[in-house]
Amino acid sequence: MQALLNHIQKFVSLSEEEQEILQSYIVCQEVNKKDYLLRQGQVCMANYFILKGCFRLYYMNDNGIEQILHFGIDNWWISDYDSLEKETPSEFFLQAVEHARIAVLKKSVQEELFTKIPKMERYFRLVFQKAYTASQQRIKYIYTFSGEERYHHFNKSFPGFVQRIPQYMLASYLGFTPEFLSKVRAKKEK
Amino acid sequence: MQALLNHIQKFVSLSEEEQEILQSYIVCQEVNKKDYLLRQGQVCMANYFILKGCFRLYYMNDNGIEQILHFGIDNWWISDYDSLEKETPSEFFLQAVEHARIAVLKKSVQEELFTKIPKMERYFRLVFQKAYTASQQRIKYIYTFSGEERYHHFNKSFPGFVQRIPQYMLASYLGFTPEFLSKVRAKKEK
DNA sequence: CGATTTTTTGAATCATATCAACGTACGTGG
DNA sequence: CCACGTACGTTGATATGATTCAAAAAATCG
Repeated sequence: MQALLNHIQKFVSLSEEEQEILQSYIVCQEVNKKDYLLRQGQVCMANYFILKGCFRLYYMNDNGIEQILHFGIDNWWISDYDSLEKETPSEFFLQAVEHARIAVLKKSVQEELFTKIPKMERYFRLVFQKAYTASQQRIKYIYTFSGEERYHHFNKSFPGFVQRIPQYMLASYLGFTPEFLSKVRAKKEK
Repeated sequence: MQALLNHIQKFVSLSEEEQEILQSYIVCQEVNKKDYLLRQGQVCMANYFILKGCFRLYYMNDNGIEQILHFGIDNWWISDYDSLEKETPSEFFLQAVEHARIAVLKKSVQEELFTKIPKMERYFRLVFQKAYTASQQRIKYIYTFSGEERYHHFNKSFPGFVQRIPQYMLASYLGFTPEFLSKVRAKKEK
């Protein structure tokens, strides 16, 4: 919970009172490895802040293969914002890759929170702005670099993260096959 | 200008008075084909709403090739939000693909506008939320479909748009070479 | 420990890139 | 309004990065 307050205060400042109001709208929760916060076909009901742990957002492509759109780690919000906003069935799965702790902001109380603390609207504006630019950067990397280069770049950008997840998930996130990643790593050894 | 007010009112409602305040913060402007709103190395100074026309946001990759990250058309905001937020030099070019009319929200007055009309914070939260989900969808298409499929999908999604831009720009946006696009189109004829 | 999941390896194959040459269109100055 | 030059589009031959499939090896889990 403190991690969330710290994160918010990086963008806007909250009074003691506001912090307490905020806490009354947020529920913290443990999530076991492989548990789902959302499954394809369900309507997404909340926005999740990852206090600790790692999640993956993925979908099934037409060949029945799991395709990971992105990971969420400590101090990131994660959700299917399209399903959340429009209250339509999601195309995605949102699953814990490792045991995690999250703060849950339910859709049903979100508007009330914004009314009581309008600053939160600003906070989320900045969060989405950042998420959007990160997503654009990602497209840039996909178009600019080869698979091999993307792997090395990812390793440099998130040192140690590779050890937290199975290789086939990283391959999926980077947009190539597990076999290809295996060959890239074999090459590196030499 | 009216197009912008209409767009805003799709997300939040503004009183007559607020509309007038807003208009005092916005400058409308004509932009000629091939003119730049932003060049690589410059600090981005404003957020632009496209009233009419088409822009492209692109960068130079390491081989000196223009890589288009995305297009902006009527009723979209476009800018380099990373440069705008952090006031750092941009890596991107933002250029009019056809003659355009835009509404300019300068960075220097943006905060004052948000103070006077806090609803605008909410408006932009929703705009960025939408932009973020669109960007995620784009990554999904890139990973799921082949180049050929992406071309056909784009054509279906934005009928008529293909005619507005040179083919090499579309190829760049879709992430392959102009030669490849030419071959895909030749195949379709049969 | 055995059972399942994940990773590795190699060979064949496929989608797309690259390069070079040629054809077409288009806008700019005379 | 025509002619020219430059920008854009096409085509074919060859090259390459990445996939597919199958099978074996290694790691992980109950």
